[in-house]
This record gives sequence, C-alpha cells and structure tokens, in this order.
Amino acid sequence: MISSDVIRGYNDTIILYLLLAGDSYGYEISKNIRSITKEEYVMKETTLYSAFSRLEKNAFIESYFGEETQGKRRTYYRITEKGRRYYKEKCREWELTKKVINKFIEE
Amino acid sequence: MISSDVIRGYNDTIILYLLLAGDSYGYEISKNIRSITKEEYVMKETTLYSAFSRLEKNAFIESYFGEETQGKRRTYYRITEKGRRYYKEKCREWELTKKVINKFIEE
DNA sequence: CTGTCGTACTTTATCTGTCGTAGTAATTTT
DNA sequence: AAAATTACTACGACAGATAAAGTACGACAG
Repeated sequence: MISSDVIRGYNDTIILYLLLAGDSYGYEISKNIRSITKEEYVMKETTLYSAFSRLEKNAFIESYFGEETQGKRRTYYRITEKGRRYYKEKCREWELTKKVINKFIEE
Repeated sequence: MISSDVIRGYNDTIILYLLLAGDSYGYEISKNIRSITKEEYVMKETTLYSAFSRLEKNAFIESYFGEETQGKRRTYYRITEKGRRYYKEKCREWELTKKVINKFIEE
C-alpha cells in the first residue's frame, strides 16, 4: 500500500497529467488513475474533488458543465496554459526528489 | 527547491537511514542531511524534532542523554529492531511509489 | 414498483505533518 | 564584548488528506 503522505503533493500533478490528454471530469479521472496504476493507487473521492477546487483556484484548470441531458450533470475540467507550465515544473521537481530520496534508500 | 509536501512521509525514513549508520542526535543528523544532499534538501529544525518524538512514540527509535560534560546536553537516538523493519518496509514502498508516480510524469 | 448498484458530486469536520516564530542555554569565533 | 554556532523546546497556524454522510439521477433485477 502506498501511504498518502508520499503521493501528497503529486495528486495535483497526476490530475494535470490526465487532463493533458483531454478534458475530463472527476469520476472518469478517478477510474483512469485506478486503471493506469492497476489499482495500486486509488485516489479518494474527497481528495480528488478538493484537488480540483485547489487547482481551479490557482488557475491551473478551468471548469464547465457538460451537456448531458440525462444522469447527474458532470463538471468537466480543462487544463490551462498556467497548468501546463506548473505540470512541467513538477516533472522537473520529481526528478530531483527521486535523486534526493534515493540517497536514503537501501535496496 | 523541493517542496516539503513531496518528502513529507519520507522524513522519518531519512532519519532512520542515518541512524542505521550509528546513534546520533538532532543537530548532527540535520547536518548530515544537508551534506548528503549537497544542500538540495534541508530539513527544518521543527520538522526534525517533531519527527523524533513521533518515531520514539512508535518505538522506532529510543533516546538517551549524551555524556558531554560541557556544552548543551545532547539527546542521542538509537534505532530499534522495529525501526529497522519499518525502514525496510518504507524502502519497498518507495520503489512502488516511484513506479506509480512515474506513470504520470513526462520527461 | 422497490431496492440496489453504478455514476457523479458536495458538505462538514477531523487529523497529521510541516513550518514560522520565538525563546533558552552553552560554547566558540571574531 | 558581540556575534555566530551548537543543541534543543514550545506554541500556534496551516494545508492537504480523509472519513462519514448526504444528494441526485438512471438502469436493471426480482
């Protein structure tokens, strides 16, 4: 099991990555994370939705309502230019973080 | 700069790693982290000392007073068997975490 | 036609770890 | 004599994760 304290700080990055491939909404993103990681990481609902509002507040994503005429209305999210830049920054940071933590890990 | 949210959850592991090499105390551990990471990661004092008390509460480390006859008295820490097991567990977790996060990172 | 399951999301409240600020205390360097 | 270094403690604030519960709609089984 992966402790949430580790991925904390990368949940936003994970969401942005999935939005790079196209607009999406909560439930779909959640399912994509599960399938991509083969259930090794499952983002909790509340974590996901609170990440959305944080990302939107920071203008890394924008939201709009879907056109579904049936079922519950979806809130779609689109990554912004600022979001793309942030994502790239986090990718660079990740490479550094890996190097740093690796120094304290024995295989 | 490495954001603390990323390493959060590995601070304990970093401390345990350094204690594997022998008993030590706050200030020394702090300096060792700086030098090992070439200042790329600097653990804040308060973070460090609060990690000590958490680790001790969980019986991953034990403390004892140093014998210095001068200077401020040091609190030394020793890793326990339970601490060693926890450390190994975190190492395995780290390998999995790397794999998971890497799936969402573009170089 | 009722209950359950799957989809999709919201609200509230709590917990944990980090960190800013400040203070204590002794020694060493300038 | 002042400033820097060593070594640690106390307090309070904050952010992100999460548990629990609820809302809302459609589909499908019995």
